[in-house]
This record gives sequence, structure tokens and C-alpha cells, in this order.
Amino acid sequence: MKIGELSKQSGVSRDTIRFYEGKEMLTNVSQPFEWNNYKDYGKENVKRIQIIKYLQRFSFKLKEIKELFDQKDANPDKCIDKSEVFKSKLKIIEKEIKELQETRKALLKIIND
Amino acid sequence: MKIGELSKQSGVSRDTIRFYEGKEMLTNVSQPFEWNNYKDYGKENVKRIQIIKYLQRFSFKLKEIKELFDQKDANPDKCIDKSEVFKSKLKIIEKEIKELQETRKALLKIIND
DNA sequence: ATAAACCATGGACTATGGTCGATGGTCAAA
DNA sequence: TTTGACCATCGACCATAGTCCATGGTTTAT
Repeated sequence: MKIGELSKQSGVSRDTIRFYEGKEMLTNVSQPFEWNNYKDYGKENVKRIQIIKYLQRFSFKLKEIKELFDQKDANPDKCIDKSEVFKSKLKIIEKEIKELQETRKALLKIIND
Repeated sequence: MKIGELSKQSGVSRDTIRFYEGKEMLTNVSQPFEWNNYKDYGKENVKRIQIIKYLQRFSFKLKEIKELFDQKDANPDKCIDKSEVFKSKLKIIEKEIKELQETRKALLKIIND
């Protein structure tokens, strides 16, 4: 499918798709026509982009998401231990929460003094 | 005092001082010499920079800190209601904590499914 | 006199996740 | 055929808080 179609189906802008493409996060992107330079994006990319959006909700960086995709692409049969991935992300989130709570405490102390 | 001295007394690098200066967060900066272009930084800037560092610990942005300085500079006698400033910052922090806790919950749910 | 240490300016670079515009080529419908 | 919608690339820009480099002038100490 062309970029406009992928944009519609995935819900992200053309620019964003090109941005992901530049980061090499998409798959099966080809330029199949000799008479123009239009690209064809494999339909798997709809799902890829959904996964990106999903993981971003858990504060995964694009770089991390790309690494997961790369692992999967290099070794399609090997199952990624999602639990581990999420657990390490959980730890980071919990650390951030702790830090913010420290800040909160300090602020409360100032306000109540 | 010259920038090197201010750097020593405030504990931030020359570059950082110039960065703050570019943001117009410093005061009484002059070029008093005719024979060179060295600048003179008023000694109040030591305190300014300490305040910047202090407020940054509570996740104040430089822009916000500058606004506080600007208020004070425009109206030196009027007392800034610090309590209000910190309270509104507290609310933002608490909102961030809440959001992270939501993310944490969602992550836990995924991990435990 | 010469080297080291200091000063100034300006611009590039870091990470993050895009967005926007310019330019130019192509495709589809009226 | 011409207009509008689509496609491509490239580069600039946003916020954030600096850091680092190049270039060139000055001051201080030896």
C-alpha cells in the first residue's frame, strides 16, 4: 500500500511514517515501480505502527521499540520474553515515581514551613 | 567580577553562565572596559545561580525561573507569593505521579496476565 | 618575549518525537 | 488539459538544558 493508505489505516501522519521509516522501524518497504519513485509499504506495517503506539503508552522509546523489532526480525521464531521487557520498564517507571515523590515531599516541606 | 570568578563562586561552568546570560536570567552584566570586551558580572548573580539550582531541584524550568526573576526585577518591593508558586508546582508534580502510577498499573496488569 | 590562562562570539551538537515547508514529480478526475 | 490530490527528498524547526569547538583577542606569570 502507498503511504497515504498506511497513514489512514494506522492513524499516524505521513510525516510520522516517514520519520519511522528513517529510523528503520518499518518493514517491507519497496519501490516497485520503474516509472515513478512511489513506495510500497507492506501491510504488516499497520500492525507495527499499532505496536509502536501501544508501547509508547508505557513510555518505551522509539529506540527500544526498534530494538525489539530488530530482534524479532533477526530471529522470527524465537519468542521475545515480553514479561522481562515489561518488568524492566516497570522498574524504571517505579524509580521515576519514587523520585517524583521525593520532590513532592520536599515541596510539601517548603510549603508547610 | 569576571566570568571565571562567578563560575567558581557559583559552581556552574562558564558555558552555563553564558547560557543563562543568553536567556537574560542574570542581572547587572556590563562591559565596563574600553580596551577589551571583558564583561563584569554583579555579585548578585552568585545568589541568582544558587536560586536557579535550588528551583531546578523542584523541576522548575529555566523559563519559569526567569519569569520569577523578571517579576522581582520589575517590582522589587512587591513580595512574590512563594507559597502559591510552590503549590502550583506541587500540583503538576502530583499529576505526573498519578500518570506514572496509571502506567505502572497497566504494566503490572500486562505482566501478571 | 612567550606561553598559559583567561575572555568573547557564534554555531554545532546531544536526546526525543515528531511537524512543517520547499521543491519537484505523478496520478486521477473533470 | 488542467487542477487537485498524492508522492518523494531534504532540511529546518519546536522544547529542554546545557556542552563543546573554533577563532581570535587579552592578561598574567615566568
